[in-house]
Amino acid sequence: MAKLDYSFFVRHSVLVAQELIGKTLVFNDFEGIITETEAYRGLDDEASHAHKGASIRSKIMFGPPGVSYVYLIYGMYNCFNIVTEEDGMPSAVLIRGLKLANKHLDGPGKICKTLGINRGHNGISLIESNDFYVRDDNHQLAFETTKRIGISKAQDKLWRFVIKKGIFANLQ
DNA sequence: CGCAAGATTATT
DNA sequence: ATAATCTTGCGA
Repeated sequence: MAKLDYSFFVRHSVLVAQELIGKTLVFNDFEGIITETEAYRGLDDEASHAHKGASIRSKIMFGPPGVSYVYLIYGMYNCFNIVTEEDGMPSAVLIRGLKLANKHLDGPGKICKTLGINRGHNGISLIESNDFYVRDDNHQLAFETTKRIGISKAQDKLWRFVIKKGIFANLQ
């Protein structure tokens, strides 16, 4: 099936976040359907790591789209994002939910822990890689729109997208 | 250089 | 509700 390329990730971060719902994430031997995402965008998004400008950690968000952004949060969990939009526009989509064949991973830390994604996987181009990428299997999944989780700022932005309950009811 | 807060999670 | 745990960014 179609592997997502530059033209997919270069678009508006919120649109990419919405369209990633139902796509298939491939990481080495793991494969799962993305069930939850959050968009982070621009210098004026107070909840984004890029809000205070480029830093050692956030500079990856300022780079070209389709690249992985992995960081450590709360000293013990990794979060996996995919950079979006043109080179120079700080933006990314956080992958928060993944449906594997046997279980549903709900939460960014759980995904990284289960798949084995860590900061060593920061800066990899999912467009170039053959064992770390996103594929379109033509799944159309209905999703809901909500506030982003775990942040205190920019509560007005409804940039979290989750599949509607019941779609994977047999496993939830 | 010290310190508080953070895109979380498992446990009480 | 709260502890676990460490990197980051801010103020002194």
